[in-house]
Amino acid sequence: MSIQHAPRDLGLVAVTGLGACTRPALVSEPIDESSAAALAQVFKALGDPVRLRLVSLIGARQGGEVCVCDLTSAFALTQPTISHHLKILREAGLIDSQRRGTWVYYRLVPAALERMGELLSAAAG
Amino acid sequence: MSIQHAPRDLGLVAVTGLGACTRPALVSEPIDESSAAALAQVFKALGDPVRLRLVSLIGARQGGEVCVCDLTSAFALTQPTISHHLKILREAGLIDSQRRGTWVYYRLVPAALERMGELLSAAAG
DNA sequence: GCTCGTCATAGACAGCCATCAATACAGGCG
DNA sequence: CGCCTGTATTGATGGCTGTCTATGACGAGC
Repeated sequence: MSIQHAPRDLGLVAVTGLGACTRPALVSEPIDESSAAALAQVFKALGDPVRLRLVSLIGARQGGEVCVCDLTSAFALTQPTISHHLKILREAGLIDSQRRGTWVYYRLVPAALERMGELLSAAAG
Repeated sequence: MSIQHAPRDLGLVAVTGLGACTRPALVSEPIDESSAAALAQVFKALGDPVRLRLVSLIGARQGGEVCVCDLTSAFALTQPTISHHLKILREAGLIDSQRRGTWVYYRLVPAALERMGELLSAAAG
């Protein structure tokens, strides 16, 4: 996963790890409570303007990697607050991090975003 | 990687695809605060297990319409609580309602779901 | 060793939110 | 009209959450 955080990303991996036909489709049939809770965690992570802008800043960056110092400087918030938001996104499986020397670099997890996107598109269809 | 951490191009990453699509793309360029707030409202609406199950129940229903009484009976929650969640989903533009006689019927707004789905899929690359 | 810079964590606190009970509103039916 | 049923709104409350300050952990370099 990332630096030395405990391996506890249940959100997406648990569900995506299943067979291709058992993915919760949100509207093909009513989802159960545990699936709803797992999916809600990811949407909740996206449900904050700061975190959305963080995702946007990371994804827009050429190379797909941004170090925390650049992210912090893009907001009128303290560094611990940004770190807190990054942790929530990371625990939702939407981003992950890698330390190189002094700096920590974050990047998106495309599979997670793609999966949520497909979920909504399928619900629309 | 340069020796010192220089203020790299934080805002210039954009403007590459000046195609016809002018919607906030989340990743083609960093989104501004107002777009982030608007999008966050929708994701926040989806970021609750009860509301996700409500969307699922409505979308899974044959005909695409569900009356509130059926939704209420699907949860161990009081009717005002369900009504509260429906209001949040409605204000996010994800569902809308129609009164027919005594009952109120809710249905999904596919365009809204599709738009959020495309947003995430595009961000996935 | 020590110090500095970068990032994460802990603790505190204010504001928000999910939930409930009580109440109000709206429509059908006597 | 009055009564009943189905929904929405109000007000209260406990828990969650976004933010801060203070501090700790890690790496680089003197």
